[in-house]
Amino acid sequence: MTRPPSTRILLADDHALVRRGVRLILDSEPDLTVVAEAGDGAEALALARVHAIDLAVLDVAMPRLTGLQAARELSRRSPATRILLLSMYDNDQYFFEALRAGASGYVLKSVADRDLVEACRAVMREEPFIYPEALTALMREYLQRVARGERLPGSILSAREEEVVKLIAEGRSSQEIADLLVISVKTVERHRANILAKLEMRDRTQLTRYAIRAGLIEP
Amino acid sequence: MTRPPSTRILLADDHALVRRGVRLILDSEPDLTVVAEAGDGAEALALARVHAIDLAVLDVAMPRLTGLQAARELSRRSPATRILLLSMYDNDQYFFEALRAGASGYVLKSVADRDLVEACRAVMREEPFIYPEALTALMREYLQRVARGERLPGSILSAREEEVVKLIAEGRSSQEIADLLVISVKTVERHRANILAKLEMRDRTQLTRYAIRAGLIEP
DNA sequence: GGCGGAATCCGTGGCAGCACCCATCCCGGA
DNA sequence: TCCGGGATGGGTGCTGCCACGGATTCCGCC
Repeated sequence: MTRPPSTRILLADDHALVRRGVRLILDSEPDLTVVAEAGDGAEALALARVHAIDLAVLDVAMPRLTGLQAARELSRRSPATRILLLSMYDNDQYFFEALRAGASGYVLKSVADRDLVEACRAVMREEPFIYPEALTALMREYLQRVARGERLPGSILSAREEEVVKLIAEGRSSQEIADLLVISVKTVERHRANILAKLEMRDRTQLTRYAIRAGLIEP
Repeated sequence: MTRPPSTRILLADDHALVRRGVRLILDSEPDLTVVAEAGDGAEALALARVHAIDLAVLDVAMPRLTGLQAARELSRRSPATRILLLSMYDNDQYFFEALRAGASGYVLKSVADRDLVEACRAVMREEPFIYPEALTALMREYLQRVARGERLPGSILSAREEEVVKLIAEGRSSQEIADLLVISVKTVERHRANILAKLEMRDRTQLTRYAIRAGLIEP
């Protein structure tokens, strides 16, 4: 009998060493084949244009275009392509954002290699994959929020707010940001206040860590 | 003729997926064998105690004990063991700190898999390994500093200062830090000022990014 | 056509971050 | 022995962060 064709995978991560390792893991499975590698989100989109891709495995934090941004664009341009996001961080905020960005799965880099392979297969079977660690963490978080009567998924930042977060996390002052964006200092402060409220944070250091987790800037 | 025995490697990285990939890369070389894996610096030290290790490949940023801290301890306890530090970041500051911590090599995760293998071999031959990207960057930096008549290697933080950096980067206020360390707020501010001067930085957001790069905290 | 949300701007005010000056104590190395 | 550096504490003052109130415009959606 004929076996089903191997899943054609696009792999994107900004670290060549990690890319190579993950590729070895995936290629050792007969039903998974990495057909293209990208070092950032923009390159991933370009490669997705010229290659026939079944599945894109994208690191969340990449220069130029983050994995989340690339996922949004990719799912818009070719909805048939499945997307799996790789993340360093176990954070429900990003998990929900990943789903919103069109990803079918979200896998932590801290998990074992078997889980990644299983996630690829689950996503190709059109089953959403949730890694077990996230499942418990998400359920705990969900139950806590429901118990406190909060609306659950939490807030996402607008494009403008994301822009401001990026600049704040780069260490720019409000005045500098105002000059760069050609808006008033007060508006920058208003944005910052809204962002801090949305993310339930207190100051710029926490925003900096958020921006790094989200892949908006590099440490 | 008998071939030389394979190098016994301890591999430490907090991401199981990365660990697995790097292990595949190393194990595919006949002269390199990963005999133990650790998920953080403390576990790495414990494993180095019970295994016969020729070479430790340590990620710089790990929870509990960072790769730099583990390297310091490991080179003190068993100077014969070679140490190779893996880093996400191309930063001369960390490069020098790595050497000071007793490492024989410093490899970026952005480099190709061949370079890691070559670095392992070079280190085992007692040749210090410097990846080409760093070489040019370090030389450029070096020449700039010499041209400006500065003392070159730059400053390293004291243990106390490192402690303060960690708390600042976690988003604590000066008052909170003072309470935690049972010192005056003024002393915290004095430490912060010294740290900012040493690292040639401006504010807490940059310190936050520094702490993440150094593996003192997780994003 | 109203309604909500995003983006823009303004004022007031407190407190913290940060700069620059100062001092003391202790310890280890020249 | 003295010197230097680290850790500690203090004073003064400016600037910027951040909270709190308000406002307008525009746009898309029901």
